[in-house]
Amino acid sequence: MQTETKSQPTKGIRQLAEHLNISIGTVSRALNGKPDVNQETRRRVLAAAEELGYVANQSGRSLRQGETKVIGLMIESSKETVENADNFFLGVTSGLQSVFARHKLDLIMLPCPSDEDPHEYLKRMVARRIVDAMIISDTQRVDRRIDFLSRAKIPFVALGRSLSAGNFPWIDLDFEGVADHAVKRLIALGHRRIAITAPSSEANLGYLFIDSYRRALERHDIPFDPSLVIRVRSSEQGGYQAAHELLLLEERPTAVILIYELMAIGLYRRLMESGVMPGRDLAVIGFRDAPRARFLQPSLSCFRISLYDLGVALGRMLLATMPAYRQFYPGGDRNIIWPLELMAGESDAFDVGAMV
Amino acid sequence: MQTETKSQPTKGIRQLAEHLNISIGTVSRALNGKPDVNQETRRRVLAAAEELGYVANQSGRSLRQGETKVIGLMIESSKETVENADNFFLGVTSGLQSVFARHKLDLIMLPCPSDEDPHEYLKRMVARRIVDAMIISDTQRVDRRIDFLSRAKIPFVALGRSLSAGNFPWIDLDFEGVADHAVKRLIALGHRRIAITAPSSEANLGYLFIDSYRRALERHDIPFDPSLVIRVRSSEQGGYQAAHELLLLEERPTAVILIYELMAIGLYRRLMESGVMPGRDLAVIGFRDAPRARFLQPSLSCFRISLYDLGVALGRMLLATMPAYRQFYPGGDRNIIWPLELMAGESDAFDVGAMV
DNA sequence: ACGCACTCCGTAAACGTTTACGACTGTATG
DNA sequence: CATACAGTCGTAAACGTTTACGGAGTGCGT
Repeated sequence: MQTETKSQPTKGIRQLAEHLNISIGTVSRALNGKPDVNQETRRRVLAAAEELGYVANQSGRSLRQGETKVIGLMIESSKETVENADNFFLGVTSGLQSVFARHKLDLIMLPCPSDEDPHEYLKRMVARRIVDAMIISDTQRVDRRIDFLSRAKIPFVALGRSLSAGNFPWIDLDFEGVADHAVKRLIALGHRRIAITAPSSEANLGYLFIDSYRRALERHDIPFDPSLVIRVRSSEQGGYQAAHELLLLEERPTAVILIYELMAIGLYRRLMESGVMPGRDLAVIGFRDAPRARFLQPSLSCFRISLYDLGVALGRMLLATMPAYRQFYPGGDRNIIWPLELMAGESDAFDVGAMV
Repeated sequence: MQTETKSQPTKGIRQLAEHLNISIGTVSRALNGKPDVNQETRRRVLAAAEELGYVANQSGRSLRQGETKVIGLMIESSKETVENADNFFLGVTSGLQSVFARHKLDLIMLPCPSDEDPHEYLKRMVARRIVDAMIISDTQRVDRRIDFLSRAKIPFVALGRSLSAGNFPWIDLDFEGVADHAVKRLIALGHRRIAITAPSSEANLGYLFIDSYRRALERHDIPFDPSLVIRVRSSEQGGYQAAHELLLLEERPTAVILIYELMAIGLYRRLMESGVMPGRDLAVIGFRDAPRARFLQPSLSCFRISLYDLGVALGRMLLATMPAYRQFYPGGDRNIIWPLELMAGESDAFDVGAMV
């Protein structure tokens, strides 16, 4: 005849009902805020649930309702992503969660193993019904995940454009604006030969970035020179290599635009090894800043982005596509070009006209 | 009279059974590799499942079996973590997944919102039965999560020691070894005043690091000077500030040990602003390297760690605590002190004895 | 002809929820 | 007094699996 132990979580709603001498139906209704339950009863149920530490089993609930109240953020743990090392996703995550929390939705991150096809991984995850909706990133030029999600009618939003599947919701960075701003700025400082780095992967981002760069140049009557597009990994190592290749060019450019700001570390290193001083002999502008850009020597001029705000926008756009939540987010755009703001530093703060 | 559309995923095992004209029990057994099913039948089932794109609904399965086949990796998306920006977790993730994949376990990352109590968050997640087991990190000095998981008998492993709950499985970095190695090395180069940076949070890591440092000093008959412990954030900004404080000390140290290698960026910057050259006027040794340390100027001497291997060890240790998988990982340690290897760079490559 | 072992498969219960439906009060309305 | 209605609550079905159990068929030895 031992007294009840309240240390472990309850066995389920049944036990809770039994403890209260009412039916499980009423308990469920009380917990879920359904209307037809007496105020006093509801109070008792909530109190007992709190006391016994009852939390609804998600499997049972999901099975019954056909939804999991979980949103998945798919990220690729590729070597490239790990090397970028800017905690990009963690930053976005906070913004996402601030939106989801209002609707009692949980966010989980789904890291696709590097040896698994992202498309297969995604299919597996949604088929298992672990999540109700998806946020995907690192969109490829043609991305089968987008076709799949569209056809399967899984709510989703992409961080990044793609050529796939007509009209899907996405947010992407304003490469056009960035390239235009950077080029215009450099030209005003007297530069004519402006190099750019781009990733060698199939990510759409690289294509868009280069296209924008090319158009920005042409708008200013500067011919596009393919040899000024340096294809390297987006890491410190890549930056080092990019500088190496820049130094080998017959007619050396006077400026370079980096697609990831961290590359500047390696780039600076290699330049200095050859006695070329960034911010004096070569202008450098970075992209997708993390605050660290301020602390490089010389400090990096760099396009900054608020990851939190980006996350909020992504979250809202996603919920707007889900019937159950659409009402809360009316009239938002289905596609957003996300603007970036230039934080001026010392790395391009000189007039090349004075040189030569 | 339209032909069947195979575009969307199947409605369930029932539909699949019906399509094959056999019972759902047999289908389930065939799919799960149970013994008592005819070879030919199994083949047909698997083929049909493939063709119709059937994947078992996880909710139904979890409900029946009481397990989810999902392991959770809890991470804190605190400002501090985002600032560290070393993609530490993504690195560990690959190692974990390589272990879990063998057992068809999936790994999800659970980012605890910064405005939610980690303990509450964890409770919510395991109560909802979203995961079978947990990997937690950023262990605090006293960490209620550990007591909770132990009492609730949820399999888990911690990345980081803690004073909480007697004997739980963990892996932690070899602070003792690192401090000893660094101090010994610096002393051999003639240093006597060696500073160190530590986080200001309640994370156990900071305490352990400082303790090890203190003991290493005392072992070499150097008195511990509290003013040489610089408490700053573990970011570039923190590095900048640390350098600032170092420069203000009446008797300036000749060496400094950084708890995060990224801090070196800000540190270098601040030093150079005052004409102090790292690697010549001040020795710098970093901790917990990312490869980027090699590309700083001067390159950072730094303790390196293989995140992948660490992930593998964590995964194995976790499975060893789970009854269903224990057999595959016999005789492993329940606690591991993870060694780090010093990658010598230029940042401490000078003999301070020659100075003064 | 019978029993037995073995292989294969169908039946149905169970997992923990939510929810449509109906039953039971008490009270207001005609 | 009959009826309607609102407020509560209990009952039972349903969600998609897995699995214990038993039955049907076959082959084989006696």
